[in-house]
Amino acid sequence: MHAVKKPIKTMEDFSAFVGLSRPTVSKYFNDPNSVRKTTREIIEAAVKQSGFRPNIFAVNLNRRRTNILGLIVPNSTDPFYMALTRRIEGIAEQAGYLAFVLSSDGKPELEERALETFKSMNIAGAIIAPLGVQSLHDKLAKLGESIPVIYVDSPLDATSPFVGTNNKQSFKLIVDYLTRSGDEPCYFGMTPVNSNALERREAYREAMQNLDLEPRFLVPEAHANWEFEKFAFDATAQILREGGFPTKTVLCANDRLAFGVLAAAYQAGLKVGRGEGCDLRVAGHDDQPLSRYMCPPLTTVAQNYNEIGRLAIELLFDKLGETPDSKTELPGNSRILLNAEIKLRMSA
Amino acid sequence: MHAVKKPIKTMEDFSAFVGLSRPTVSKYFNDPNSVRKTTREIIEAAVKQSGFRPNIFAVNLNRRRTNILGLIVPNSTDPFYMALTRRIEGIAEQAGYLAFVLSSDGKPELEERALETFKSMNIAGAIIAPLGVQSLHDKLAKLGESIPVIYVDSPLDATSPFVGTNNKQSFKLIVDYLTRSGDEPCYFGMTPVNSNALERREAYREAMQNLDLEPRFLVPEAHANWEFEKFAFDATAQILREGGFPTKTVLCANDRLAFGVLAAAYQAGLKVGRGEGCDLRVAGHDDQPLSRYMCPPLTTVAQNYNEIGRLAIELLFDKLGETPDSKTELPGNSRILLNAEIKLRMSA
DNA sequence: TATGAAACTTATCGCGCGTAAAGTTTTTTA
DNA sequence: TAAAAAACTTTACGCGCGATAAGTTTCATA
Repeated sequence: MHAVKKPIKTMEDFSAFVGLSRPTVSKYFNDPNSVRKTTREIIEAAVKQSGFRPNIFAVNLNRRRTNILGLIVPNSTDPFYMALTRRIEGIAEQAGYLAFVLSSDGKPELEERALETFKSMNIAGAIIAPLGVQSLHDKLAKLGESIPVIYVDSPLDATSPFVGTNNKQSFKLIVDYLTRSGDEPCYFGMTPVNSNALERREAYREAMQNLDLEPRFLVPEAHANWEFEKFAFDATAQILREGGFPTKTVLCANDRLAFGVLAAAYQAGLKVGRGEGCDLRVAGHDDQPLSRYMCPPLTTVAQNYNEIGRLAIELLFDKLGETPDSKTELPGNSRILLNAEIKLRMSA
Repeated sequence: MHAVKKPIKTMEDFSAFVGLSRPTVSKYFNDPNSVRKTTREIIEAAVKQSGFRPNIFAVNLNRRRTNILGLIVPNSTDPFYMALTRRIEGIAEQAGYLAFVLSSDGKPELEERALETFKSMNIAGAIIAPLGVQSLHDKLAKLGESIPVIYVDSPLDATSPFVGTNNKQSFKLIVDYLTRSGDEPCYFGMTPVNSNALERREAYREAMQNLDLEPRFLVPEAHANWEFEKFAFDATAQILREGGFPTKTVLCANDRLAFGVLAAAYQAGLKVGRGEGCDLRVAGHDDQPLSRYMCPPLTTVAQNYNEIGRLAIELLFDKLGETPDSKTELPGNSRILLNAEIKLRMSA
């Protein structure tokens, strides 16, 4: 007759297996440094051997604060948001948090539902890229009163904590470059999916006026719509049918629009680039992963999503009272605007 | 003195607010159809008014089966996987489940960690796009013994439930087309990130042999690596330096490779397309959202991710004992191979 | 209107863990 | 080596809800 080792399901089982009391083991899981070094090593060895992990529901049921962070992105198939998400998830996990990602998919109902889901999870804090719909402003603001909320990509309002790109700086950069290296750019705006649409438009206007140039806006009919490529492709096809762009240079509010412009120009037989025989220059904004593989490679401005993610979660931890290892000095206020970097490639 | 309405935090509070007993309210949340119609309407009105949602941790702590589904994708910035994810999330939510998405990001450690996270959540079932690393086969198989697991995109082994594209059919389709409409295609293989790499390669070989043609494989050095565009770009640049492709037609194992090939060909001054003056034809596989906006638009084979997602979760619900409204007949076995649809565009 | 079934109520337990209090052992410090 | 401090153990409670049993009301059907 051989001993049948019973499976370790609960922390009770596990503590018996380790040879320590459950409260001690519990303390370890909440903060490994709260137990003696020798104890810690014993537990860690046992964890490795048994594969035990505390039940996440039980852990979070009776906690002052859960170890769940909420993340809301406006579009789950956009590589920019997903890269940002990945970055944040990684840092959160290292700090012992679990990041729960939900997408509003451009729909206010889904954004609201995500908020409710987070409420039912009693999340410790949230990082949100908001749609910027007026109807949800109140609910988001209310959430921000009960738990720390950091906004990314586009701000909720003028006072809430925010980390994002300095559109004024980035558009000045690209407008200056385009003007210096050729003719002045006209502006292909985003569909009004969030506050960036307006902000970037104004940033372009300001950059042009600084150069004493008249801003030129292309004005395709636009409703909120995340299919940027299709929108830009269709609008460009129409523009080209109706006599073409007002200048030889098109500055797009984001790269995905530029993809659509490039495709439509190609199919119209136009050569895009800054060389001699070229008909059109096209520039974007964001530096999507695929931008460098466009034909021609897209000249754009790179948003630093690694830094946006890092600073957003650092700001969140700061408000949660976590002290990160790195003693990075956070800016005094809670509105961080990062500078963008120009990526000179072949399209403009 | 006016009445201060106390906040509704627990189901106890809520049931008092509604004027019903807690067990009845609990029954409602577990299955709205288990209570009388009038009762249901009363509760629904109260939910709407108060915004109450049961605490997700308490709900899942003491349940036979949680209402959490686990999803593992191998890459969180690939639009194909994210579109699949979105589809599955949507259906899961409608059925009252919460889909928790984790990405293995191409790393076996992360896949294993995701498995452990799911274990600690006691998930009801899982849908997994596996990396196909041998070392994890056992752990995945073991998970499959305790809860229903459906594999998508690439199968775990020959017996586990799987929903994906029929590579033999899809490659026959594209190889036949390419051969018929021009010269025979050589094959640009995927980096060996999962079993699709080998399977697609064999599907190409078989399709070529059916036509009595000699398969031609390009053999760039390849380690597992999800940066398909960069890999293909670099490899193509080298191939072009060394004399070019063996045939005028390149069939890529997936679209993202084709993006890299297109970019490298463009930068080498080659004209891609099926017209008279063209130097090269390029075709892909998958039909990524951006494929139609390439220059030229990419000829490819469309994976039906909507159907893959729908069938995967239907299969999962079936094993969970859920009876979906649609009385769709599921195939007798648990290995579903979907046919792909050819997308004729300008690149080949 | 009677009669059983269906739907409700009340009462109670326990899921697995965090947390606190009080007592005991081990380690540090003087 | 003694005293103080730190780390542990034991005991107990409760988080919010699912689940069940036993009793009560409401409903459907004849």
